[in-house]
Amino acid sequence: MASETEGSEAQRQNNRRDKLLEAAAQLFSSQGYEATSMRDIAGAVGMLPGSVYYHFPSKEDLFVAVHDEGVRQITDSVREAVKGVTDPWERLEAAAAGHMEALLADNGFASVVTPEYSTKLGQATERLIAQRDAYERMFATFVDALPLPAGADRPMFRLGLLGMLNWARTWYRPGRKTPAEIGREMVRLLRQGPMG
Amino acid sequence: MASETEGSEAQRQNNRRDKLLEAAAQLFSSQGYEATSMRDIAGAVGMLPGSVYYHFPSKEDLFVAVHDEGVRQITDSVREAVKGVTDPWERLEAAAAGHMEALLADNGFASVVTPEYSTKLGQATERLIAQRDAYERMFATFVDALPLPAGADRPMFRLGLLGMLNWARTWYRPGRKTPAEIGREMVRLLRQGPMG
DNA sequence: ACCTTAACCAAACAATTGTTTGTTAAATGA
DNA sequence: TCATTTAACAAACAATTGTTTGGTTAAGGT
Repeated sequence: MASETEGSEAQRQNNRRDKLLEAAAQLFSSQGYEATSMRDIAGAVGMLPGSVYYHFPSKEDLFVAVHDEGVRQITDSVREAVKGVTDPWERLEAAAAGHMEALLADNGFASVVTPEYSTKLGQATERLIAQRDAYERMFATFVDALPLPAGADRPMFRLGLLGMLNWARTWYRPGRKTPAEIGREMVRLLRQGPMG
Repeated sequence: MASETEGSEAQRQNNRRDKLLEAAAQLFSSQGYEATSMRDIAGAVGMLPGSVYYHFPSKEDLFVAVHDEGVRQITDSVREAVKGVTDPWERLEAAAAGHMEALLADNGFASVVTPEYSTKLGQATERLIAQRDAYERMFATFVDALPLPAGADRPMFRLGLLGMLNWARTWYRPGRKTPAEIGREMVRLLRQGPMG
């Protein structure tokens, strides 16, 4: 009849599972895949190690789930950022801003979306690569829309820009320039060259 | 000219130690720090796990030794590349080419020179960071020499360029463009902008 | 001939890893 | 009401980890 836990009855599902995902994202992004143990993750949500296996069949599957959510967040962030922007260069700036905002968000999901983790994972690697490729293909459409001269190497342009953006993970510290500002400035460096 | 050719005295020394360093560099760069065990390294040179500890007091010290050699190789490669080049933009192009040649060399030493490994190491982290900072400071001198407009953000320019170059580790595959070509093209993207 | 030391082997160590098993308490559904 | 599912605990599992210890071989100097 009347229970102490008032209010919630049917939303029981996926409650702790999401908490596990968040904790895993946080730990994976800050410590790396191998340095994060299942005990760390379980302890972060107040569970015992074995209990995690009710929600995820293996550590690798847990990481894949975090990675999936990370790709989703980045994609959504970029889609939202370019919405309504028509000028090709402005669109690329907006996309870079959205990319950086998702990448440097402190929830940690997007931070695991990087090839560094791929070597340590088994057969799931191909799936992760496929997910990132799909995202990069979307990013490539912004580059393809730019009014570049005939001989321009667009793939190289795209790889260069993504390098500028993704490498910011290694040196970014909160408090100075915002992630969005960094993204826009990087695009501007490529847009006009530094000579003005 | 780093090794001392002192005749018969020390010819026995450092023989297998260098082999260990090479094997460790190879394995660390291809599998990562944690995924590489002391047994892997020992086995690669035909030794038993415990024997490694005669040459290096710990796994962490072994990695630091590899990292030191990596920084040395990159620094030497860049110094050699810019030798005799006076024009600032040409110098930066040469430096980028030298940077990439060392970074993507297949010996693996320079490949471990990246902040990704830092989180997993203990107190040695600061030393590694200091070594990389010293290198980046040298790289900054090339950027400082460029004839940029007054308001140009040179630190951002440097971070952007290093991002373009270092990120190439994640997508570079032998057989297409050479590392040196990639380095030069990245600089040219920043030099004039893609509009020509 | 003796001693030292470099270089390594052989075998174990304690700790940590991802994972599995059996059990249990509460919620749900017929 | 009663069987079933959900979600977790408690405890162990086998494997791997970095590391230590003690012994062994061979070369070099004096």
